[in-house]
Amino acid sequence: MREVTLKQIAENLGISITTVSKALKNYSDVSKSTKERVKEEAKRLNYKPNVFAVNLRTKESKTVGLIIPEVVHHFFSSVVNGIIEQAEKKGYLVIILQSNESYKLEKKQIDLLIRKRVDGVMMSLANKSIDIAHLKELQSHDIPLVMFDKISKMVNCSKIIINDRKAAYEATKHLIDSGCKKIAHFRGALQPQNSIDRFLGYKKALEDHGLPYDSSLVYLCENVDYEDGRRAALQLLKDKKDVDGIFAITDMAATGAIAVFNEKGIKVPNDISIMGFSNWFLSQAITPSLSTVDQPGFEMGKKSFKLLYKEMKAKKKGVPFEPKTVVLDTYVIKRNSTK
Amino acid sequence: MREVTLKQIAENLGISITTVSKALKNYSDVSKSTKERVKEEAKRLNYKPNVFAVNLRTKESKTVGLIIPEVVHHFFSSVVNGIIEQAEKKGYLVIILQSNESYKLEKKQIDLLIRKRVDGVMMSLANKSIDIAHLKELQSHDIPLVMFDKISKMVNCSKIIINDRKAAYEATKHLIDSGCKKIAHFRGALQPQNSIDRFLGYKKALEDHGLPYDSSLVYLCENVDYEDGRRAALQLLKDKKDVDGIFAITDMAATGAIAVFNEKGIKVPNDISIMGFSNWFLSQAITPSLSTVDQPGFEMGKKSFKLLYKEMKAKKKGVPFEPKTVVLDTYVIKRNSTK
DNA sequence: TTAACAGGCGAAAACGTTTTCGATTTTTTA
DNA sequence: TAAAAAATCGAAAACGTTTTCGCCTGTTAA
Repeated sequence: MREVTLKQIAENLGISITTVSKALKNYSDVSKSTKERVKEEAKRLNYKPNVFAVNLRTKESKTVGLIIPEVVHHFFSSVVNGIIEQAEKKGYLVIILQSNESYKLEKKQIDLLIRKRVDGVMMSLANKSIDIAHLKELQSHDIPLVMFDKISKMVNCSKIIINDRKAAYEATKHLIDSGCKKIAHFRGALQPQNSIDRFLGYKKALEDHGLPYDSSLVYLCENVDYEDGRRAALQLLKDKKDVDGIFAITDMAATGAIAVFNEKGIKVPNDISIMGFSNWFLSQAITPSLSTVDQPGFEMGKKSFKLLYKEMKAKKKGVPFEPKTVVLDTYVIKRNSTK
Repeated sequence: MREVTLKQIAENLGISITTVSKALKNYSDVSKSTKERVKEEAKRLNYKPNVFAVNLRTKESKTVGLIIPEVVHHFFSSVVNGIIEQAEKKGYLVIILQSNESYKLEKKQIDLLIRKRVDGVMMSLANKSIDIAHLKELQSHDIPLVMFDKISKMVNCSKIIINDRKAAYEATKHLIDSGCKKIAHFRGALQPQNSIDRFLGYKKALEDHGLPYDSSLVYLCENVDYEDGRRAALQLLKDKKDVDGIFAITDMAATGAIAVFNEKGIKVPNDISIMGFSNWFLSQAITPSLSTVDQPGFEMGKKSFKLLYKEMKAKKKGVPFEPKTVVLDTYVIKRNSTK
């Protein structure tokens, strides 16, 4: 059984390949009757265009690339979900690559996507990516780019982000409003803009509400994970700072802290309140359930593709496209780890 | 700036396209000196082969498809991770699609992959997929297929699975060994082989150890999630069956149950022991930490691609390939939710 | 001296589609 | 009835690569 081609259909019907092609695409210079005959025959033979040939001819692959630090992560997999869903609606497929938070790998992945001639790329920057030469390379190949969550201000492209600073401010404010007087912060690594902004939001909230900022109350959680949260909480207990509230940079770190306090018999939120960040659904499963800030991953993915799609369409039509930056809303979710 | 092609290089060097192509691929009928000249020029111009043309000519895309029920799921995203890592090593890209547990969508996704002419497909079946016509369609197009985790016995292809029945048996045995006398089971939906096998393992373990099987101790968790676990636990309390152990089909259902018991002041594991399944890392973050069965997602992904790769290679060479079934090891992880 | 052979190269076909442009036929208009 | 216009079709080029096959030159064997 050979593959069905336009030629096949043309021969069966005694007409030219050209006409068959045009009939299937509803060109106006094909008569109604031949269109019908062609479509019928195509259906009968279960004809499917050879994408390889179409790609070559049209110079587009109807495929987009996605680079994220890691797939196994609730936030990013939510983004992936949003992207895939939206892309599918528009007839695009998504190729997913991981950077594993490494600059070198990220560069390699971009190179791969260029070689594969994807029609567009979406990405969230690796923590260690400070240089952006590889992104310029992408743009020099005229491939539309959308960045989300972890972006670079140095690159002129569309961006989908949240206002980390504001979100952190509100999270901290929630702790203050609920009566906390001495609030610690479990912060993330030093480079990523994300982690800097959340720190700044925390600091600003303290200052705006008459609480002194004390750098010894800021604990570093390099990997922002459960283990880091545990470590920081244990250190905090050892330091005996009489802290009555913690704003942790991620739900995972917050969860580690809660686990430690549960073990030590320290009551959350009566002895100490804890605020997370992201609202991955672990948050409601732990005891006590975790107050947090909702970070709309799915929405971010959807929006990312939508913007990319607009830019790809504009490029195809040859009309200029002005990169946009979209800031998505976040909001505090109050659960049982805060009063 | 135009794209660099073989033609470009050929003209620069005053030789034919044929020779350039052959030089780059180290054909033996090209002299050493021209090979060097060609390679140098290619490097100088930063030549990258046009994959569209290569695809068309070679009839392969160096791309594989992956269909899973949902991305936002710790187990599946681990699998994805394993697959991507392995595929990359062999120079393949991965297109990920979701079935959302729907047969109709699954069928559509497969159709998409056929149209895209991927070189191979890996998939885990949707719960509601009972018919396998769409898989036959795949095979009729001569596209290698590997199934993992949720497979169909009706399809003749390579498979990577765990022994759910044995794993469930051992999980239940662990409860028995730790002193439980009356053990309930939170089971999954009725169709999937997975959920059937785990149920059977549970039942067999009871019987082998002199405990009576009581169908009223089996609670249905259709979606095997946190909410289902909560619901089942509440029902179980209402039923007052004096159960002292639960084997839940997933960690999420187990977590829901633990949350309920925590709220009601029922001590885990002193009043009741709980055993989960999968070992997603929530397990160690909750209080008490959850005993469970490790299900090696990453390993499963790696192995899946490796097998697919073997089959694709065999197909290319025209040698016959005998589908293999690989059963991965699982083991019980003892934590604090069991004695 | 001729025949056989090897090394090095290129012409050309092929993969299957899209699209331009001109040719032919039919219909409409003057 | 002739000219203009519209409707319908197809030849051919193009996309960029891979690979078969034959050609030419020079060397080796008989």
